[in-house]
Amino acid sequence: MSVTRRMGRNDREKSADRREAAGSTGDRRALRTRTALHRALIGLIVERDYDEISIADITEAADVGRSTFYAHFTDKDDLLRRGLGHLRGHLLEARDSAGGGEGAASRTLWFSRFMTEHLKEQHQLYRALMRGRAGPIIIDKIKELLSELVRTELAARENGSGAQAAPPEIAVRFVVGAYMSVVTWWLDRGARETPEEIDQAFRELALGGLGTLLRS
Amino acid sequence: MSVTRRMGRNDREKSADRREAAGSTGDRRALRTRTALHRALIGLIVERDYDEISIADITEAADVGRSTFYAHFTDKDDLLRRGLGHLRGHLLEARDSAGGGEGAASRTLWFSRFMTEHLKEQHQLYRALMRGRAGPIIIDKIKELLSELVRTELAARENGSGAQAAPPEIAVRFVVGAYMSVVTWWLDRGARETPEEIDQAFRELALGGLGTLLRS
Amino acid sequence: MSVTRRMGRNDREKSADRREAAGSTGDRRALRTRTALHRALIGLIVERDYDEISIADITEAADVGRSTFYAHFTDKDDLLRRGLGHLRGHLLEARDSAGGGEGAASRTLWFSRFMTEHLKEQHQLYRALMRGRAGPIIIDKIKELLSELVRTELAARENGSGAQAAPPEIAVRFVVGAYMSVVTWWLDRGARETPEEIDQAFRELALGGLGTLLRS
Amino acid sequence: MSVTRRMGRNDREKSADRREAAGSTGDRRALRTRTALHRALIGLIVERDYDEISIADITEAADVGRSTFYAHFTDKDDLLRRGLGHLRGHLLEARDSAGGGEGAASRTLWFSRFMTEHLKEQHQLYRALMRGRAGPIIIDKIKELLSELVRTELAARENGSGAQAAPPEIAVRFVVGAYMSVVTWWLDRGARETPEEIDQAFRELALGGLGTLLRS
DNA sequence: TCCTAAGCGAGACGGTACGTCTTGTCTTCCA
DNA sequence: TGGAAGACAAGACGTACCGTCTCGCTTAGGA
Repeated sequence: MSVTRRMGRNDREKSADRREAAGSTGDRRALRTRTALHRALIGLIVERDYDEISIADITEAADVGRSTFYAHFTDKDDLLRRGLGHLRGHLLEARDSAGGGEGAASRTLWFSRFMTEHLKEQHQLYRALMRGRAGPIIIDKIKELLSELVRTELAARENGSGAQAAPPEIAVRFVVGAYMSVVTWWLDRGARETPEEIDQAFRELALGGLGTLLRS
Repeated sequence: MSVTRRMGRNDREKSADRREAAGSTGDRRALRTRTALHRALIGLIVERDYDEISIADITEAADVGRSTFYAHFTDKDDLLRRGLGHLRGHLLEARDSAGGGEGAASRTLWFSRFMTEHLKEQHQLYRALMRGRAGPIIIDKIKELLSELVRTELAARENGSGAQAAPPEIAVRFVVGAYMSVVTWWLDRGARETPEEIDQAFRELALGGLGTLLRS
Repeated sequence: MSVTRRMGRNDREKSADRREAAGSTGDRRALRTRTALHRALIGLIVERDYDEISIADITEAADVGRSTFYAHFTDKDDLLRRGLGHLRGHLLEARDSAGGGEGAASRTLWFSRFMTEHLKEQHQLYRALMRGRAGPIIIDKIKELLSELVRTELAARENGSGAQAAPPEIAVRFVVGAYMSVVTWWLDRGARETPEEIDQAFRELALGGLGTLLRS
Repeated sequence: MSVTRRMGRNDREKSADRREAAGSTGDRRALRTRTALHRALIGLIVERDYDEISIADITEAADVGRSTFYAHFTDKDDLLRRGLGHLRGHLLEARDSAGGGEGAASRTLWFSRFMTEHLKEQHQLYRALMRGRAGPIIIDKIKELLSELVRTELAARENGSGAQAAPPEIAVRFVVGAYMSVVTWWLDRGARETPEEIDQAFRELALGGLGTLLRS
């Protein structure tokens, strides 16, 4: 339909390559520019909805020429997603700094504890990020990261008890989906409960199921 | 300079009213037009991504003037969401027609069974709908419908067994989030498993938790 | 509902400024674009009525994006009027190149001669320009230019002969209105008379009045 | 270009005929409707510019259905022009009621006197009418009416004095153009002078020419 | 030290979608 | 049967944004 929008697959690849190359060589200046753009974006997302933000808004906030934007990123989504690369670092850091007392990291579904606390600390930020059209992108990213943790954990803990009804990936999906559903609800309502309450409720349901809640 | 007069706040309100009124009164012609637009939209969503579809595309597919679109809907999202009103009907119908054998509807988390089967039957359609930017809107709608069912069921089955750790809404969020997470994964991969397998795995995890899967 | 944000009064001012500034600074490219648009417009006016010409028609003919149009002009009228800036140049040039023989420019109402000849030469063009809704705009512009000439001339020639019944501006208006009325009639009928005939008839009436034509 | 706008000549004729027929049969109701529309239009013209008035505005002001408009007139211009039919009546009436003292109607260019007075009386109305895009239409109509008077008068008064430089139509055009030019200027500035002053200045220039104003 | 290449700001431009407005037609329903 | 009501197709309008491009400026890093 749109001529502008729809580059052939190949053309897009090529320019992505160029951009990627620029990304890896990484002059000091280029790096500064990219960082400024990332910062500008999250700054703006906090105060208004993701898709009410134009690229011009971002470049203006970053004090950068609009054409410069296109020298580094293909897209607003591209900018967002690449900025999310740091997320993994933040999360692992949160995990490590959250020195759990007794047994800590050995607890099942350990991620729930430090993640919930992390979300609480930054809840203004995360609430903004998850609002609007940016939400799905960010939630997907977080899901991806958590899935990795859960997958590893489940693989490690798997008991050899024989007949395993479901493929493990279902359990991973189940757990992560349930967790995100609970915490987005929690954040949306203003994070009224403490992280501990959320963590505990989640873990109870995840480990013990609904069974105990129900009659007969 | 410009002859065009922008509408004041009040005028704008009024025409929104008219739109709404038109929506409810529903002349024969108007209804036909709206239906054509809904159909056109889902037709297009199947074949290409939601936000690569312009309003002109929709009206052209529906064989309707572009301005007519704006006489009925404010937005592409509006069109989508209002079209989703029918969803509830479809789902309830699916529930009722899925006459379960023994005890059927009395089974816990009964929704999982007929919903999964319904998704399987229409999986081409649902996969398309959940892809792209339309996904969140549709998933939210489905979550909303399922939450209603689950909330009712949990309220009915709640055992009086005393200390209830979490507010019931958490359990609702948990279950529905877990379910949608599992089935979107399933559909995305092409719905390789049978609905029964998915249903069983989900119900097992939901009712019994991960506990049994794990060592110690 | 609508994401689009209408500009406030101030922003609007600013972009008008930018337009104006662009108009005066005149990059090479911008100038080329503007010229192309002017040319396209008069090209189209010749072949069809002014207000059956859409802006899209103009930009297409000028091989220019429609939005580019709005970067330079606010309006179709704006384009036309600003294009008419050149008119003054053309007219003065016509005046100078029309080297009148004896005494030439010292003749009273000298403008009538070279103007009429100029109209005759370009009569196809002027006839088209004066037709339809563009007419008044163009005629007003020409009147303005001629008024200037006449005003100067009358001021210079004014005899001090005492009691002057009418403000001189009435005389200016009278002369210019009469002239334009005569020549538009002449052009509309296909410019059948020679410019000399028209010039002479006009000058006779203007200088001597109807008196001599009439009985008693 | 536009399919809607550009009916073939024949189609337009046909529907004009139908409309015309309706016009001549002239039911009582139909006549009332037409009158209401005329009134509504001039009412609106007084308060805002002709082409900022939409047909919907007119029909609303006339308390008439929009489709009814098209049953009587093809166009906004059509409505205006046909409403101007009354103008002739008004003018002749103004002429007759202006019983001039001595010699009255036998004075040369008699129209100037009563017309100028008439304009003065209704100058708010005429100023509004002549503003904007409606101006040319109305001015043309008035010119047409005045031309008729002048043409008759000149034919009657023509002295047989032989060599007549210009075709009489030029004189008609000259006089009427000059007159309208003077009075539009006068009205535009707020009709500051008395009608007598304007009349006298005009008649002096028209009958005696500029000659006497100028040196040598 | 120069100078040459890259990063960059500025902004013109083509393209396209948007949401609004108006026009003229047509159909239905009412008095 | 004439008119009111209003749905509709068509399409222009002015705005916003996008992605591309070209032009110079500046600012290193290498000759």
